[in-house]
Amino acid sequence: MAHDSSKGARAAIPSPTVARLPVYHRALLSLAQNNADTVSSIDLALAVGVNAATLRRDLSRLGSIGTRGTGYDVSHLLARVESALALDRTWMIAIVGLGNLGKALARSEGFNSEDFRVGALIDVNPTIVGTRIGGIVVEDLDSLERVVKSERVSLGVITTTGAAAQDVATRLCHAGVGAILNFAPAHVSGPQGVVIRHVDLGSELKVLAHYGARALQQHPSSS
Amino acid sequence: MAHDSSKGARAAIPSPTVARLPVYHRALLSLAQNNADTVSSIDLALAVGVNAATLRRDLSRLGSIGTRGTGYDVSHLLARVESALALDRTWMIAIVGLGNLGKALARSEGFNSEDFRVGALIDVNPTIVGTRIGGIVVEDLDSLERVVKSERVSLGVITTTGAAAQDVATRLCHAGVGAILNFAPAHVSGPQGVVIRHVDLGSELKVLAHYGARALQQHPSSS
DNA sequence: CAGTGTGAAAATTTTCACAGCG
DNA sequence: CGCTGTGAAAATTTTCACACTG
Repeated sequence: MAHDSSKGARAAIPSPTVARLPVYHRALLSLAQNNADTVSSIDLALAVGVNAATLRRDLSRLGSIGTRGTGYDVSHLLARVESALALDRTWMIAIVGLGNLGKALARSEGFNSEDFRVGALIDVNPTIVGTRIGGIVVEDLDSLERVVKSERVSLGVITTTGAAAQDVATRLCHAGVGAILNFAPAHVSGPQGVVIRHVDLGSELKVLAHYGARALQQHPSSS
Repeated sequence: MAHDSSKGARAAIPSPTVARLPVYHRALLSLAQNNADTVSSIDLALAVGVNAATLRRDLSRLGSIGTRGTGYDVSHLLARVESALALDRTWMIAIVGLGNLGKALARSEGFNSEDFRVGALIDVNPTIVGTRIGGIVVEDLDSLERVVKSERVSLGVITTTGAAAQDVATRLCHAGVGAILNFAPAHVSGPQGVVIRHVDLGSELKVLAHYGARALQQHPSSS
């Protein structure tokens, strides 16, 4: 993980903290819906499966404002977390590669919410280009830059094969996206400045196998 | 992350290392296909985007056997990595929740390979129960334990709503799975011994927004 | 007095740098 | 000589524990 420039900006938030913020966000939304006014670090930590001290340290990075003796004001904290996650705008997303996963994401709630919206779908397969998925027309690869610009896309999602991934990433960066989520089974890199995150479901399964083997070694299934 | 029992077993592999093993695995497969006999830590590290010292340290945990002056024997190393990931058997998977994502995973290559195979599909929706996805009949929730046992499933994948996730996790653990991959937007826990990993695509998007905002702040898109 | 914010300690992970082997 | 394996240092992250505040 080498993306903490910490050059001009004010103190970057450590990446483990950034990774936990969405989890806090979710829990806070749920609390807000239950009309909770305040939460203590202990209760919130318990709900999300994190140590309370870690939670407090994380929140203090947001210039947090809890109340000693009481806890955190739910709606105030929610606002702070949303601000840290930059959820004060709607992010336009381009999905490149419309296989099983790409299609599923394009239709998913998370990608069609208040915070995120699919603005472009790209594929190389002529059979798919021109069709609509979730109301958006699939464009071909050469239209990538044009569509990214016209739809003001700033986040790219790669769900292509591993072989195509680097080329797509390069095009997305060139077109001006600010960050990329890569689901393709390949390491891709981009110019310094664009953050690229990797989520490889195949790898996740293999990690699971490693731990599963250890677990089953101790509790051999009763069959 | 609190799952390093390190009680009876021989030295557990640190979780950051476990998370990188699948990435090395992928790169090694590709090298093997290109008929490469050996790789140096530097070349392999470059290919996967990791520091060479980190890579060497990771491999040394596998009781690694590189050759000084030459590098690592590709096929030997591949075998070691596969052994550490427990890929010497076919893992049966149960997918619970067949919405967009669940269906996509059920049909994906990664879940229908030599290492992993879908053995059970479960959903609560009566419209879906009884249909086939990728040749497997979808069963209802009450059949979970029975099917997990009869199909010798040892890994569970949760792709339900957040609200249903904990109940499903509990049932999976009770049925005897060794590890769970949770895609539902909720924190779930299980008995000590079962490793539960969380992959939340919604959270990933929010993390991306955070970094995207920082990137765009410095390179405001030219439109 | 309940509960935050944070020094300081502990634990973990990464990285350097080099001895030593093939 | 080139490259691994690893002591030791550095960097990062987590956790404890408590002073302090509303």
